[in-house]
Amino acid sequence: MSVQQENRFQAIISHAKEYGFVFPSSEIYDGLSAVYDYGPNGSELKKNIRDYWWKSMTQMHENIVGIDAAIFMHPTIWKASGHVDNFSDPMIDNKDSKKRYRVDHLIEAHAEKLAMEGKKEEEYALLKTMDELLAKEDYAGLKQLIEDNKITCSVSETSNWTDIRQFNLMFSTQIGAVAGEAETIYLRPETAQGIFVNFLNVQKTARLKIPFGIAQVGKAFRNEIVARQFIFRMREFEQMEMQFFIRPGTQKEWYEFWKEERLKWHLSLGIPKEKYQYHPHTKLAHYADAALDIEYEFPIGFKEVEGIHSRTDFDLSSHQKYSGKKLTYFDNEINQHYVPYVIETSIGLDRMFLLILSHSYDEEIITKEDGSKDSRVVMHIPEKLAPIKLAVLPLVKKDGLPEIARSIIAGCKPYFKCFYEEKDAIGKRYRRQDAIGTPFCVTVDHQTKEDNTVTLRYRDSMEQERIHIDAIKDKLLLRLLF
RNA sequence: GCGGAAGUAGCUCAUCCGGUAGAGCAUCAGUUUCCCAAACUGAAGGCGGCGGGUUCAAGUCCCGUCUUCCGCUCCA
Repeated sequence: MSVQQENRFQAIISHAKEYGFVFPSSEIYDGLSAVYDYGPNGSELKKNIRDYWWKSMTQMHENIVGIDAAIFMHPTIWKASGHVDNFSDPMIDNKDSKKRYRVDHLIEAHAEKLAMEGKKEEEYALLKTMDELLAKEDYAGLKQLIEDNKITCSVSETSNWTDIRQFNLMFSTQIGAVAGEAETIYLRPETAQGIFVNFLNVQKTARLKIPFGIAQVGKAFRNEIVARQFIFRMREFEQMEMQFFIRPGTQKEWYEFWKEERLKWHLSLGIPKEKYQYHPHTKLAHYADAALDIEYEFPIGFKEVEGIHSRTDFDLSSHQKYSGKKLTYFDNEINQHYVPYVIETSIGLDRMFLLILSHSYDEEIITKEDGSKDSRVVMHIPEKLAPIKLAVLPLVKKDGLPEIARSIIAGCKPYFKCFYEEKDAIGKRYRRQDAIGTPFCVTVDHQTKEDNTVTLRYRDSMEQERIHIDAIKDKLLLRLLF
């Protein structure tokens, strides 16, 4: 990351705090690592992003419906999804190189080396022992196995290892009021499973025919090893997911469809195409037969903001197996029962929020009428998403101008978020609205009293036009329309 | 978790060789002001991250601890 980019990222973080977008969690207690709170402007912006996504999914697609599943779910769900087995990895550190390894990766790498040397029996024996020890969660035994095989770190080439420690992706808690009788359950690490386990409930009650989608927005929790980079990687975060259920064999075309469709959604906000790129996965997760990330060029480089995954029938089949309940769909067109395939679109709401901040934040140098230079900090937030849509400002706080301004607010606030301010000079008030991304300001002056017209000032161009008071609401609504 | 850097007002930062903490911007109240951070008056805001040590005296030196940032390790 260049110094310039780093400074820009720092400036965005400071700005986010100063103007009530994002605060560090528990700040008066020194903060809580990788957890953040959204302030007044932040919660509005976040809600607007969420609404825009929700509408684009459930309102603009006739065959997509929404649900709101609980964060708590039956613990067996995480066995079926693979999270219990795949994401609770024992880790070990080399004391000399300070490198950290997943124990299974370390041993598997050694086994591969044995195979290359033609020692097939030793390879099998090693892997078999490892699997047994992993199943028993015998960490002392695993460490012994590493030492007995003289497995070394590829960097330091020593076998000076720490003890093995467990890394758990999922947060656990207890359900049930009586200690002892309580059962361990997990805070969901993804929202998708709430959709899968409700697949038949939703399909039947909403009378949906394949292909159809189920959308959901909600919190998820992951115990990341390294959680950092502001709100980009948090331990508690919000996902906007849509699982699209399709006939087996059609996954390739639907994967392509959603890949295009989702990028269009991003571009519909007016964010430049060249800031985006697709990043196909070469190493696929245990449930996918194709996957890619939609990456955005943040100030910290190109990073994933959204994932498109072809999840096959892995999840539904797995839940069918673990629950013993049939999760098939009868397809009238081909007269067949089958377990549907799934294409997932999954976007991080917090990452999208950071994307909007990164896209919007701008320190402009402007030339004033007298030729002198001036600067302004302006957030070019897409108009639809701005926390406040309209600021109404009496030019002076007397002569009845505030009263007119108040009446404009009264007429507009049922339709979009408005803000009234009479303090300070008009230029200062404009700049304050620029700093939080308010796209429109209306100023009431003495002429207003004569002909009921006001000045409408645009955030991005700083241009002004004179319009009639009665035209304000409709003019803005037209621009703010979905 | 390891290595490096840093924690002083809401933000950005000063405070020289240890001597009871300051600026700009922002905020609040008021005066003035007819369109782009105007001016003036006043106010509020700090246990110098926290704990300990050295010293007559610590924001400043030492130790610990917490937090943040950068790099590495992991990442569905």
